[in-house]
This record gives sequence, structure tokens and C-alpha cells, in this order.
Amino acid sequence: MAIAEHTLDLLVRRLGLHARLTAEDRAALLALPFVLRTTGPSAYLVREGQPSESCAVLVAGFAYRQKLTEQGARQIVGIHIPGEPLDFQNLFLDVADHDLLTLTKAQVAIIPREAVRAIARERPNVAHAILIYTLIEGSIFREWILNVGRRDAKASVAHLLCEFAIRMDVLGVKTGAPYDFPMTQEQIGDCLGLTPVHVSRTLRALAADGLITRVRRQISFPSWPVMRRAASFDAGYLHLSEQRS
Amino acid sequence: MAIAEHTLDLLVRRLGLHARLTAEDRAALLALPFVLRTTGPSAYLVREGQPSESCAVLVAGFAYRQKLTEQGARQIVGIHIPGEPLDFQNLFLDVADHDLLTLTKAQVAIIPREAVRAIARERPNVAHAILIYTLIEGSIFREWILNVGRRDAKASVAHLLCEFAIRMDVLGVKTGAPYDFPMTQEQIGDCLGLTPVHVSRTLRALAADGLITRVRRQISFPSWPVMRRAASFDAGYLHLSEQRS
DNA sequence: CGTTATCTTGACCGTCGTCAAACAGGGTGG
DNA sequence: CCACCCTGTTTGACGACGGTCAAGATAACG
Repeated sequence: MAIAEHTLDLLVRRLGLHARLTAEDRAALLALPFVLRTTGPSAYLVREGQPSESCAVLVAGFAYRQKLTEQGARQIVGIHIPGEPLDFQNLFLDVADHDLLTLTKAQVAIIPREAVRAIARERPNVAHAILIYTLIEGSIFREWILNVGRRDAKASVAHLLCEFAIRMDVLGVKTGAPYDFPMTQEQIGDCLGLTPVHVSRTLRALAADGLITRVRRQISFPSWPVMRRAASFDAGYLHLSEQRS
Repeated sequence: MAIAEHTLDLLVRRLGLHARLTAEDRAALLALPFVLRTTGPSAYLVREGQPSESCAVLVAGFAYRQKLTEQGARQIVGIHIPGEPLDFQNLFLDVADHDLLTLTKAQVAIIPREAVRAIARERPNVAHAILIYTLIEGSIFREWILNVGRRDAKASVAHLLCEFAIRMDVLGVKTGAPYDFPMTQEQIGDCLGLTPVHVSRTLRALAADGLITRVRRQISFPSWPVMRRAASFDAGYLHLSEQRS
């Protein structure tokens, strides 16, 4: 069907960024069976402790991963933009170790677990692409740890804004241009281990310093180089210009 | 040679924990060529920004991963125990995004990059084992983020001690039994985003609460259940009892 | 046995958390 | 079209967890 041909385009592009995929590999990926699910914001895609029978790929909208302490404090451990596969964790491991939720209203392609396993089994290039993607996710987690552990509120909020902006680049959003940051201040706080109150003060401070301008949740950077320095942001950990191997 | 037969035993056991390896897979892993390197503590195995031509496996001793902010603050983002492969990141990605150092004096098997790539290419089970191991490392990173972001000093130090104890289990160190925690208090602080001074106070407080006893760096838990609760430690994220698939 | 790294302790300070109230702003329904 | 409400954001006063600085005590190591 016509829909299917375009729905997974972004996924193919995303996986093809860092691994060599043949035309056949791409065709096989595009031919994966799936169900398109449309959700509102804050919809659970996976719950911690659940086994998962399917593999989700974000088609439109945004999603995030969270963990909760026993006391109920929330920590967001990662965010996802359209085109990104969300569920390799649960595909190859038995039980989910964290929650996966939509951030905004979103469209998610749900691919049967076995179909993805099969394509990974039969197509070494695809399996390799999955491994590379997983390694890069790992790198992003490590930077996230650094951000939470060793940067003060101003720098870590700035860093989060930078990471999001740069990751949106692959979707064609030019760095520095105004973009809509799809999080509430409470969610920003949960990314960084801060309270919503302090996030508010920090965003305000960043604006006062001239590092960002905001109208509602539209963020833009008057000067990307200046912003980069303030956030001590170095995109190396995203491995964007990695050679394909 | 006799040494080779035993040196990589731990690696084979580690990879075999979560993936089905045939006798041939095991034999191929054990037959990997390597150079054994003996180092003191604080020896760099990989430096951020470097391309890496080899793949390190920890044979004896401990190692850790770190990232630095531009201002020089250090964040430790992971620790490793004997038997663990250290270098899949650098094996399949172009440049290292973080530093890798020995924590104690250690023995490291250095396997040529191409040998590991070859075995992964030719043996799907091994490639799959590598993926699973990478996914579990990802899960540990996520828990680390939670620990740094949303637990106070007492809970996060306790959690770190718990994680280490449980991971040592696979090496035959019984949980709760006294073990030697191979970090200085400064390094513990760098794991958790704390200062060494506060780590000292926190360890003291944990001991005062009867959660731990220590003589030098020997740690033991008078009551594992009580410790578990204080740290709100749930080993699920380590995926230890995962089915092999 | 001396020298250096590590740990401890105390006094003081600052970033960020807490509590609470006021203030948008954007849906929804009358 | 306006009233209403609910979620998010802002602001202020105050408190606390953890940082900083500095000195002294221990322990590791040659």
C-alpha cells in the first residue's frame, strides 16, 4: 500500500546514516509489516517490567524514556525524534527496564517482534545497523550522565537545548533557527534532576544572558557559537559524521 | 598456548550469559589472537577523540569510563569487572567519545580490531551476544542517570555499592559478604556527581545507620534486605536472569 | 621511616529545593 | 463569544543538601 512505502522512510534513512544498506536491505525494511498507531501525548508505549511483543518506530511526534525511583521521583533518561526506532531494548531483552512514553501526540509504527528479529537474522547489514544505532544511543546516555552529574543548572539546560536542536538537524531543521521544544518545564527538570521551579528561573536566566530567546516554547539561539560555548556542547558524542562501515 | 586457553574464559562465560553460543562459537572466541597487557592503576586504555585499532577485554582488575566537561570536572559513567569486554564502542564507531582507564592494576587482553570484526561477521551468535551485551550496558547507563539525577547522596552511594556487589556475584563473590570496593572516595564522588568530602560524610552516615560496615575499603552489608531497601536497589536493570534467545 | 595520597572534621557558603500564591493561556462548554 | 477551568509558568521567602576551604589525622608505599 502507498502509506507503507512512506511511513518507514525516516527509519531507513536513520539506520542508513551509519551503516551500509543495499537497495535490497532498504526494500526489506520498507516492506516490514506494521500497524500505525496514533496516540495523544503521555501515552505509554512500554511499561517497565512488561515483556514486549512488538517493536515501535516513531513516525511523527516525540517520545521519551523514563525511570522512577521507589519514592516516585521521575528521571527522564532519553528523548526521541521522528524516524528513531524506540524498542530494540525490548526486542532482544525479556523485560523492559524502563518506561517509554509519547511526549506529544504522535504516530508510531508497531512492527511485530518476530518480523524485526527475522530481518536482523537474515540481513547482516541490518543487524549491524541496529548494533551501531544501539552504540550511539549508549554514547548519548553517557553524555546525559555527564550533563546531570557535573554541569550546573544553566549549563545543563543549555546543553539539553543544544542536543535537541542538533538532533533535529537530520530532519532538516537548521541549527539556530527557532524550533518548538516539545517539553514542559517540569519535563525538562525531570531530564536534568531539577525542579520545575528552578528550570523556570534557569530559562529566564539564559534569556537574560542573551543565550536564547523564547516565545512560548519556541526556542532560538541568537548566536549558535556563543550558545555552544555556554553549554560546552560538543556534538562528537552524537557520532553524526561517522563513516559507514 | 596454555595461557590463551584460560585468559578469555571469563569473556566466554560473560557473553554466554545471555546468548546461545555453540561449542564452536566458544572455541572460536577462545582462539582469538590477543596480546596480554599488564598495567598499573589509572592507565589509559582509550582516550576520547582517538580512533582505536584494537578491542580490550578485562582479564583481571577493574576499569572505568569517564567523561570530562570543558572545565575539567570529571564524571565516571561506568565501571567494569573482570571478564567484561570494554571496547565494542570503539570497535564499531570511528572515534571514542569517552576515556577508558584502569581503576586498579589490571590485566587486559588486547584483541586486534579486525579479528573481532571477523568473528562477529562470521558467527551470528557472537554478533548477537555482542548486541545483547551492549543493550544491557545501555540499561546500566540509564539506571546510572537515575542514580545521579534523582537520588540523594545517601541513597546513591548505597546504590553504587549494591550494584557493584551484585555484579561481583557472577564472579563468585557472595552478596553481603565483605568485598573490596576498588575506588577512592574521590572516584566514588565522580561516579555520583558529589565531592570527595561529601562522600566521606555519606559513607560515615551509612555506617552510623548500620547499613554498611567498613574497614579500610572493605565493605560489607550487615543486612542485605535492609541495604537493598535503603538504596531502593532493584537488580532488574542488570538483566541477570535473562532468558537466552 | 619519611613522603605522599587519602580520609576526616569543622566552619561557612551557595545552588537548588520547598512551599505557596499569583498569573498566563488555551481548551471546552454554555 | 465569553466564562470557566486546568495545566503550565512565574515570583518570592525561606530552608537544606551538598560544595568549598582549610587543617589535621590515617594510611599507603617506596
